[in-house]
Amino acid sequence: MIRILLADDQHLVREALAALLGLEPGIEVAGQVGRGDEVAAAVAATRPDVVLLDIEMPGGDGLTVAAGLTGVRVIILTTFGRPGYLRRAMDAGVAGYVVKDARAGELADAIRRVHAGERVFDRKLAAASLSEGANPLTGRERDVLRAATEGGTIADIARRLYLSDGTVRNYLSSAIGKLGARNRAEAARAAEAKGWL
Amino acid sequence: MIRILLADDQHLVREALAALLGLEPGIEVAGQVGRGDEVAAAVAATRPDVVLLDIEMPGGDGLTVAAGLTGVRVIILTTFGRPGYLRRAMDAGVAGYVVKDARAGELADAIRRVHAGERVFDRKLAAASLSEGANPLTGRERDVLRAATEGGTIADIARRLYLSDGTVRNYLSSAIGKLGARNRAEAARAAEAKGWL
DNA sequence: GCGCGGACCTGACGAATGTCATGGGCTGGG
DNA sequence: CCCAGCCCATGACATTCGTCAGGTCCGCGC
Repeated sequence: MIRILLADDQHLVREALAALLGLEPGIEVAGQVGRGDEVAAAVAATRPDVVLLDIEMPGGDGLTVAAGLTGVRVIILTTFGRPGYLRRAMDAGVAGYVVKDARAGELADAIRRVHAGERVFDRKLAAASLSEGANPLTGRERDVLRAATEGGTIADIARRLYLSDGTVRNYLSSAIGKLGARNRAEAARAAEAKGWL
Repeated sequence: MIRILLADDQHLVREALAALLGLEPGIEVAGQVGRGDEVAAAVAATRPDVVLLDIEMPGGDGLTVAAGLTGVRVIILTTFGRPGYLRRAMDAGVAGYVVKDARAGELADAIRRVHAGERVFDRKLAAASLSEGANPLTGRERDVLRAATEGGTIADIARRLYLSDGTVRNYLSSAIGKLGARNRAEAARAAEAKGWL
């Protein structure tokens, strides 16, 4: 019996996945949590074989949580097929990455293979990740761009990050250039789409 | 037996929901589709009692699809708890609105009540919808803001909508004012968060 | 220890954006 | 019929943005 811990912030989706996996022979759902910061405790309490982690959750995103887990095999299960996320997931040492529009059989298959010691990554994403190369943004450019998506003015961003206006303008300009965009809105969208945010 | 048609673009979520609802006594999943433009045909083919519609799908969003359906009772089942969506859903004549982080029991309950002729709407959203009032944006302001989220310049938006630059600037300015924002990025975010887009 | 790249800053300049005043046409309600 | 509200437009204006050219620190690898 493979014991699963489910982490997803949407209650209904979580229960639905539990119902789905419950139908699979040899797989058993040992626990469920709805927040990133509850995962570690739940792992300690239920000792699952495999953790299914969503990325976007309150209380810490799945990629960060995954990096902190030891002694369990982790599969990222998310809506977002962003190449950058896959890369970050691999860096975090996860054993699998499945997108939410995979078929039910694929998920079960991934769980069994991961439990058997294999690593399982979405094919399309893996290809996209290779063809696109690494994130071209520097750390600071990422910070500024992230703050820019919030919608504030340059002065707001500067205050939030304790930088001067001119510096913020420069980082934005550089990020815009690297991403082939024409303004920050476009740059932010492009970076987000690739999971570089 | 209440017969359900499921419409959701994420395969895994769809199958998971089907598994979940399959466990409920008196409820049966009669069919599944993954695109908005396949719903009408599937309704004709499977004659369900209740349709569960996601909002964001390829091939036409759930709210538009719902407005075109007759002879079935529709429940919107979505991630997005945006007051404006609820209002539009009611205008489209749907019988229920459930968010994806409801409990499994709530969904089954909503299905049974809707099938019995009641209308079931998420309480929190209904309250938010009342307290926030109606969408203050005019049709054109919405169009322009929507185009602005794409990230282009004013000239781009003007070309896409066959308007003059000045007109676009005016609509944006007016939308920014109505939404209490300080630039279009902020305005776009605000409008999107409320489902006014 | 020298070079390199990243973080941080300044100042200046043109282009894009947001605001305002103003006006015309069109539609639906009183 | 007249008014209110939306749609579309013009032009002028101040502000904000995006770009560019510089410059100072610091850590790292060779």
